[in-house]
Amino acid sequence: MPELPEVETTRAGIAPHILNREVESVVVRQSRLRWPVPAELKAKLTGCVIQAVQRRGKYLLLTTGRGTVIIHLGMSGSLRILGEAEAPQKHDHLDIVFKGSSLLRYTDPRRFGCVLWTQGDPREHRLLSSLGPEPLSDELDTKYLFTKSRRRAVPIKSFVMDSKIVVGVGNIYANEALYRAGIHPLQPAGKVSRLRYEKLTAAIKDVLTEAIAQGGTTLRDFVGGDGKPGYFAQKLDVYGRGGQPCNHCCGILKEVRLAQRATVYCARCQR
DNA sequence: ATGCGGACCTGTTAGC
DNA sequence: TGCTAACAGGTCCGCA
Repeated sequence: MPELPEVETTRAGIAPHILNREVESVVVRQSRLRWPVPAELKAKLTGCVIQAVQRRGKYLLLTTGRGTVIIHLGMSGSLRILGEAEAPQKHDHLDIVFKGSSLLRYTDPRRFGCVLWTQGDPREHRLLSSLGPEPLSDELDTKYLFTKSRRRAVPIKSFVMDSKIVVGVGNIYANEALYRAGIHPLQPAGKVSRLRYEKLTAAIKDVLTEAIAQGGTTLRDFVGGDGKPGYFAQKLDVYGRGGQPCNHCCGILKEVRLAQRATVYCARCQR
């Protein structure tokens, strides 16, 4: 479910409620997520104060004086703040309960996400250590993408979705960014010109920035940390619009399957 | 090093 | 109306 804007929306939504709060207890109802919730999490985290709520790619990092909680929402995960414990539903796998009885609840029907604990620098954790730059940072620029793409035969859509190249560009925004940049998603990454990488770089930054401003893209029942849905879905040009007319040329948008992911584009506007 | 396909899960929707 | 199959926002891992 969540792409970077959703994760950022979640981060911003939960941060004010948990910053500088002390963990009173941790309740794990289902430890079998993508990776098991570590048995030591409860003992390590209890008594800690949340000192920072950060994001790296689509990973959320809750920093304490003793270590860091690493959370990924996978395809269907979400986090909510509750004022007090409510009866947990079927997929409410974990609660971090704070002094004063408010809590952070992790929900994830498909269990593709994870909740992990690491000591030391989380950036050196195996899941984070080889991630590419943040798309909204200056590290992601035309030169970087162009250089990295040389001699790469993979379709450019797969290339920009590769977290080793750049983090946070998931299926929805890859489709949207390529459309805005006028680049055909199946184009081999290494064959795309520098000028077109310039357009793509700008498109990635624009689409993500706009989506964050809108509170993410609501699909099905995603809600941010404050429980409010995002509104970006209405602004999508191609994702979920296969067979419908292109917003620029009115040609029919094509939909194909690339690496098992829905890929939508306009054959006239994207070359 | 690169690229590909499978794997992890459940819920919803499309199609017969 | 009911059953089944396909598909869904991610991404890691192992193999060629």
